This record gives sequence, C-alpha cells and structure tokens, in this order.
Amino acid sequence: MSAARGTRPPRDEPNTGKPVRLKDVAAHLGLSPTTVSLVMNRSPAAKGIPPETQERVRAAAEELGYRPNFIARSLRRQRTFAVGVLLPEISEGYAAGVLGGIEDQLLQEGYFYLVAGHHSKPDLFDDYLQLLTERSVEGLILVNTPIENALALPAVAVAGHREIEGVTNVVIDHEMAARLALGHLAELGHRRIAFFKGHAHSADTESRWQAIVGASADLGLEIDPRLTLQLSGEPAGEEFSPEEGYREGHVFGRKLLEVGAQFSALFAFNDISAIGAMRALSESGLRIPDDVSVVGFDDILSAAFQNPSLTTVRQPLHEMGRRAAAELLHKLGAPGEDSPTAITIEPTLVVRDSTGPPPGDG
Amino acid sequence: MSAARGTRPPRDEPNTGKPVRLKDVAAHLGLSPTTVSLVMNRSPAAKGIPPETQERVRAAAEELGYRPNFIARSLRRQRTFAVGVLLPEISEGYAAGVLGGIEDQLLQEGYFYLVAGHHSKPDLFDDYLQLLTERSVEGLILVNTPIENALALPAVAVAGHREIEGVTNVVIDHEMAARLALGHLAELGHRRIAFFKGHAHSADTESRWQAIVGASADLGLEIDPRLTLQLSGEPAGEEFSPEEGYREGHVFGRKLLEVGAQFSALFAFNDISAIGAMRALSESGLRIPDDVSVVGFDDILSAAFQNPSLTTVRQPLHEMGRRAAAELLHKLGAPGEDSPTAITIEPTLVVRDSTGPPPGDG
DNA sequence: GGGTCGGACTAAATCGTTTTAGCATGCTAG
DNA sequence: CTAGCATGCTAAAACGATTTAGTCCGACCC
Repeated sequence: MSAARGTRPPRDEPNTGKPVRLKDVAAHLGLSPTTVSLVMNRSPAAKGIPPETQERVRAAAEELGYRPNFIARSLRRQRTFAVGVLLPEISEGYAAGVLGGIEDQLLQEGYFYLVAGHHSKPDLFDDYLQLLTERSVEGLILVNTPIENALALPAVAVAGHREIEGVTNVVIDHEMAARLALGHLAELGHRRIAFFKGHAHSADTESRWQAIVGASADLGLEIDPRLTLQLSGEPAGEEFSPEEGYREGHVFGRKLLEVGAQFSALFAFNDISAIGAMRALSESGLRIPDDVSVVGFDDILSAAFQNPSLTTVRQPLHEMGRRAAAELLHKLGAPGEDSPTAITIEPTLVVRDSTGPPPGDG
Repeated sequence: MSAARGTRPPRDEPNTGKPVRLKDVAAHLGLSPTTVSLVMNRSPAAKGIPPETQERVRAAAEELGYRPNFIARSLRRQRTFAVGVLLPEISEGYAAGVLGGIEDQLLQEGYFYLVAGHHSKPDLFDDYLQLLTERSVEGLILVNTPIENALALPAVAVAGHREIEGVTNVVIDHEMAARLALGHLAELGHRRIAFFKGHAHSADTESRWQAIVGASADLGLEIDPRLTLQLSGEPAGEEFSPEEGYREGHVFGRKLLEVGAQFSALFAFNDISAIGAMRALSESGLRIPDDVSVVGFDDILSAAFQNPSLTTVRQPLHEMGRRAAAELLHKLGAPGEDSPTAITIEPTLVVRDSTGPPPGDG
C-alpha cells in the first residue's frame, strides 16, 4: 500500500472535480477539522491524539488526495513562505545567474519567490515594491537595484550600491579580485599594465579601483595614468548595454595604442569591454597573448568562447545568490537579532588563453 | 491635495506598526466593511452608494494608507493572479530570455509568477508541479520542459516536445528559419552547404531538419550526406552544456575538413556549435567568411562578440515568452473555449560578418 | 393610511485553514 | 464518594477580505 517509487498507480488521486478540503477529510473520518489539522501539521498539541488515530487520519488524507490550501494557511498563519526579488531585467546574464542561486536556496527551504524587473526605472521600482508588499512577501532580495531609504521588510542586496540601514549587502571581495588578476600578470612577468575603470556611476567602480591601487602597490607595480581609461557609460545611460560596452572597449583599445606609452597587459573592467579591446588590438596587428595579455572580469558565457578564450576573474553569481537567500532566510528566522552589514564573496581567477608572458620574455 | 508627481510627501503613509485593514477604514468612517469593500473594488453593486460617500471612502483609504491584503482576497475570490513557470534552469540563456517576455506580459496584466527550475529531473518536475498547485497558481507555462500526461491546469509550453491535450505550444517557424538562412547563403552564391543536425532527443531537431530539407529543395540546393553531421549530445546527457556544444562544434568542424568533400558554407544547429566550428576552421587556416561562411542559430549574446561576429537566425525569445503568457491569460479569461494547439513565431536573420560570397566568386 | 419602491447601507456567511479554550469520560487517589 | 487528572477529542474564534441577502427609512401613490 505504500506509495513506493516504481509502483506508481496510474490514477492514484481520483481527479474528482473539486479539490478535497480539510473538512472533507474530517467528515469522511467522523472527526473534527481540528483533529485532522493537528495531525497533519504534526503539531505539538497532537501528542494527546493516539498514534492509531493519527494513522487513520494520515491514511484518509492520502486516500482522498488531500492537499492543504496554501492560501488559507498563509492567511491564518500570517506566513507566506515567499520572498520578493527585484532586479533590473531578468533576461540579463548577471541577474539570471544570481537568481539561479537564489532559487536553489529558496526552493530547498520550502520558499518560493516573486520576481519583478524594474528596467532601472525608479518609479517602476516603487510600484513593484508596493505590489510585492501587498502580496505579503516576507522579505526582499535586491539584485543590482539601488535604493534610497530603508525598507519595511527584511532585505538583502546583491551588488547594492550603498549602505542602507538594515539591509545586508552581498559583495565581491575586490581586494582579492585585484590580487588574483594582478598577481597572475605579475607572475607572468608583466610590469606595465593598462586599466579600464568602470564608468562613474557604477556600483563597483570605486571600490574595485581602490583595490587595484592597493594590490599594485603590494606587488610593486606602478600605475601609469596614461594607461588608465575610464569607461563613460555614455551620456544619460542607466545600465549601459553589452553592445555599448563592447564598442567602448573597442574604442579604448585603439586609444591605448595611440598614447604611445608601452604596455604588455590590459586589465579591463568587465568581459564585454575586454572583448571589445581584444578585437581592437587584433585589428592593429597585435597578437594575444603574444604581444598583449588581456584579463576580463565576470566570466560571462562569451568569455570562454572567444578566440583566444579570455582569462578573467569570475564572480560566483550562483553562490552570491545562494548566500543572499540564505542570509535573508536567516533574518526571517531570527528577527530583531542584528545581522551582518556585508557578506563578501571570494572571486576566482579563470586562466585561459588570453594571458601569457610579455613579449621578449623567456 | 492630489498626490502629483514631484510633490512627494516624505512620510505620506504613517508607518504605524501594523498594516491597516479594511475593517479599520470602515471603523474610521463609521461605515461597514461591506460598503468600503464595494467602493474600493468599484463593484457594480456600488452603484447604490452616492458619489459623495464613495469619495469619502477613497479619501480615508488613501489617508490611512490602506492596502488590501492579497492573501485574504485570493482566498475569498479563489483567484491568485499568479501562474507557475517550470523550466530546466533559470540562469541559462534560453530560459532567461523567454522568462523576460513572460514577465513583461504578466506584470503588465497584474499577474505574478512563481518559477521552479527542475534541472531536467522528472521527479523534481512532479514535485514542483505539486507545490505550485498547492500554491493555487491559475495556470502553467512550461519552458523547454517535456511532459507526459495532460495537466490539471491550463498550460502553455514554449519549445515543448510533443502535443499534449489542452496544452498550447509556442514554437519557432522552422520553415521560415530554414528559408532565411539558406536563402541568404544561396543568394551569396553558395551551392555546397554543410549542416550540423541537433542531437536526437532534442525538441527541435526533427522539425528543423525537415524544414531544411524542404527549403533546400525549393532553392535547388542538394544536401550531401557526407556534409551533414549529427551532434551526439553525449551518452546519457539531458541538456548538453554550452562547453560540450562548443567542443562538439569544434570536433565537427575538423571532421568536416577531413571528409574531403568541398563546401563553402556551414549551417550549424545552434550558435554554440557554430562558434566551436569557427574555431576549428580558423585553426586549419581557413578564413571566415572568405573561405567558409558560417550561420548559427539562436543569436546568443556571444554571437555578436565573436571574431568575426556570427551571422545567425534569431529566435525572438522575449516575444515567445510574451506570446506564451498572453495565450495563457487568454485561456484563463475564456475557459472551456478551445484554444490553438500551436502558435508559431517568426525568426529573423541577423546578418553579421561570418557570411560572405563563396571563394572564387565575384 | 397602507403599500410599494428606491436609496443607502449593513449583517452575516463564506473562503480553508489554525489555534485557543474547553468538554466529556473514565480512572485513580484520598 | 468525590476531587483531580489524564485522555481524546471538539466548538468556535480567528485571519482579512468578498458577496448574498436583507434591513431601515423616507417618499410617493392611490
């Protein structure tokens, strides 16, 4: 009689029109709904109910195909086991990667999530926040979504801009990222390295740059201002698009060649601009990595499929999402208790074919 | 007094501890909850309530910051305005793209959605179906998710395998795709074209291949069996990963060169294998597009960033998701009424730098 | 003056659970 | 013989809405 794997009865649950309610199970057994509820929830109050009855109840529930109605339960218990996720755009690689991790963690813990993409429009953001609150989500995860004020719900931000009271930030360890990338280049023998800085309003720009400065100093590398270019992120742009990033990388690659200062390696702000730069460098007859080594940042899918494949610092997006979700669940479980203001995640270096010893070496 | 843009009162809604309920508004006005409910919902039954009172109610609701509790409302009305989305893995490009379209359409219509990634494990799929049903989703969208039996809920499938009673399939117009790609190559002057077929258990393989055969005939092109290679999709693999697809493309590119038959163009099964093949061809000293033209399928992000950038058939993923969601909402709105068994979406050809006239032409 | 009608509301049931506070019944202890 | 206490349940009140079926009151009609 046990519903063992492999012995799957074709029509186990009679697909009778309306779903069976708690009340139906109770009536079928000649018991009260209270009793059935107590048993089904393995409530501590059910200790007064003899095992025999408990078995009867469970058997009946199984037989009738009883499935508790989550809505009713949510209403009564004031718990929805759902969290809201706000992000700029779900189909974009970064957000999708993080979301994968969020999902894994949440589903595993019995939660679901509602997603809303605000396309970087602040008013849409407010609207969705409102809607999610109405739907009684228990907490929020903000991916790449800057906010101004404190929130009414427990929240965790991934790649959040600033520090907000009560919001835990999940951020990449920029120091480590810089150490990995520059350490790799230094070890190969590179001494003169060019840099792309992120555009001014980007979340990560400043801290990443500071980390680069720090790591350079530690490694005894000098930073030549002529070799550092700041991506503009165009006039009024919110999030600049891949195409633009690529184009900027391309433009900057050529610009680098014009300044006349020697360099044997480039550390770009992200993979997209690195790829654009690689193209510009190739077009000028430079071979990668023989003449110039290039390191990217992010490890987007394209990075592995470049020619040559791109050495890059990988952000463990999945892991970041997972940690964000775990932290949020922790907050939900232990309200009041104050939680960390930041969680830093360790990046890894993915060495591929775009880096090698500088020319005239070895 | 109007809450006009730009005049945003800093603390409009007094953030008093507990949220305000319908009952509170009613009490505050000395009216019954019924009246308030009728007014707030603009129920037809509210026609008996004088405009003056209606205004009073709305003003009070605004003033107190009343937000209806969606859970309670759902319970009473037996409507959740939520649909479930099942997909293999959310962070993967195809699903994320489709999901973007789904989201746009759903949010616009006041719906939310719950996502579950089943990682192509059939038992997980069943579990999540169960969970979603418990949460009272009103319908389902299946992305790249094969099912066996009919479902208890209205459903739409994107890239669904087979025909299932009551499930509408959103599929790409393979005939058109083949016509676009082969037409483009034929127009450039190519006569001998190599093909990658999809692996045997893939959803699209067979219909796409039929379309290719048809289009070739129409264009007077002959298909040389020696130039058609079937991707294996490895031993027991569910969805083969990008890395494998790439590797297979690479292997197949070399294999093509070994068979000795002449060809001036390649139509790959997808962008990933196209990129792998491009690499193999380049490594053998062939220039793209001068010696060989390559056409991919999908238009993944990487396609634009290849060197040379890849000409490919774009699946309008966003649009497909949008249509799927729209169709599902339609089903929900008009139950019983039978809906189309398939919706076909038109692909577009994105011409980039990997295609050109065959060698020795012009 | 009784009946009817429309206007302006409202009482109460309902959605499907959970949970608090008891209620019988029977046994044991004093 | 009765107070006390398990034991095995259940009644009823939430949770926060929506909705059906009225109620109450004054005006109007004849």
